[in-house]
Amino acid sequence: MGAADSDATRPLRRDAVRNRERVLVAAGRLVAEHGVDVSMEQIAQEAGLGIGTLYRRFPNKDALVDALVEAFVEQVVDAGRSLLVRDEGTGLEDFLREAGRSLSEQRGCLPRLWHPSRATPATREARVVVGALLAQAQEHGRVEPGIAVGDVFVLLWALRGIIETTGELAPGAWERHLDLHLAGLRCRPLPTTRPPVSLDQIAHLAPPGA
Amino acid sequence: MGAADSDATRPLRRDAVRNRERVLVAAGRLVAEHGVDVSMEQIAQEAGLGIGTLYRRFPNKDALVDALVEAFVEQVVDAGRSLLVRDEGTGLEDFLREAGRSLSEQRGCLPRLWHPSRATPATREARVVVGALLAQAQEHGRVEPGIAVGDVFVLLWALRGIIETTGELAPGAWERHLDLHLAGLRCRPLPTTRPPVSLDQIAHLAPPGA
DNA sequence: CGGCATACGGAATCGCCGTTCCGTTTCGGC
DNA sequence: GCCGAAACGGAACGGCGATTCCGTATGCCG
Repeated sequence: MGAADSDATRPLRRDAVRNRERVLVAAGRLVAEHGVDVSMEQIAQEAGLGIGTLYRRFPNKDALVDALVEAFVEQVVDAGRSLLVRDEGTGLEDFLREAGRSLSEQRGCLPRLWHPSRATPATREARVVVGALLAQAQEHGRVEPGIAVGDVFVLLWALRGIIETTGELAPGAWERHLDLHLAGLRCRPLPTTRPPVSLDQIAHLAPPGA
Repeated sequence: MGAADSDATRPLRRDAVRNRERVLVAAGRLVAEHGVDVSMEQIAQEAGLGIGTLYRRFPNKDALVDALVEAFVEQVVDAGRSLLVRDEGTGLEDFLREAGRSLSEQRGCLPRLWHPSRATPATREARVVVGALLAQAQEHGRVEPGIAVGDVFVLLWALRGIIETTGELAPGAWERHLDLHLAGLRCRPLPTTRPPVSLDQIAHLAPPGA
């Protein structure tokens, strides 16, 4: 079968690698600032490239945005992982603050952030890291045992909603909400009887309007 | 000035009134289900009318969506007002649950909900009603005195974010978040030092990407 | 240096959607 | 029932943006 290696990923030419990077940087900047509705032409211009070049690296606009989102999630997850090694019990809170800050800077990505058509590697990894951070917080008595990983994800989605709404008009709003909510997570007994979102549910978030 | 009454709103013909209502109903249904990106043609079809008729009642699509959003906000505010008269202290919590339920049903409107180009009458009224509900809750000792109207709005935006993300996959997620958060609002001393969002900031929410 | 696969640019294509226009139909007062 | 104003339907227009295509330029290997 000589065709076996026809889809093997051949190394890109040096200029192609450089340009791919330029596209991602340009798209990242524009999307963060103006949202996902920036046109491919704007991105190409920002990158100093032709439109055709964008399409040589990414089959379509969706793929480009997906790449941006994936990179963003990876960055946040990495931040969380590095907080994990300290094992101080405050890792979860620090992570949430860090994530909030990142969300604020990537406002344009937000509508796409938790709407992947299916779970990506970074999303899966996020569940693991958050679970570990939560476990540490609970061991140190900073969070009630009844709190689940799903609750932390829901909190992230809440922060996203706040940041999306307040934009730069009230940049500190999300952090006050976080402070208040963290207090709720410490309450004993657990102030709710409703079950948390399950890991499975987290994994199956569907795109809107589908 | 014979032109003085040239812009007086003349009563609509009976069929025009009926059709205007049909448009709003159809648009409401489609937007709730599929989001604001439904085309005018789809709305016209759902309403059983021609496109031209839509444009006779609403100057453009934005105006139509604005009318939907305004109606939605009014409905929620009315619900809040009716909780106010009981003066039981639980009005605020009941209002938040009611609002969450309404948000869940109007998922498609959400991206536009708190992005009016400028404050509408309903939005202004919302501030008043929420303020009164909060005051009652505080008098009854169900919410700490340090909590402000802005905190309640931020909580609503948080719920919106959760509902937008979870959709019908985890319909109860927002309510658990609310339970946990309400516990935080009761904590003494106030678990944060950050200032709440001000009324003025609430009034000046700007459209995204502007 | 030569040859070619790979990459690039950007004009042209294509489809979609908001909006406009105008001939036809319907309402409502007389 | 008759008439003019108001309303209706839906084809046609215009713009925008994603995507494609192909002639040209460039890195890479021998």
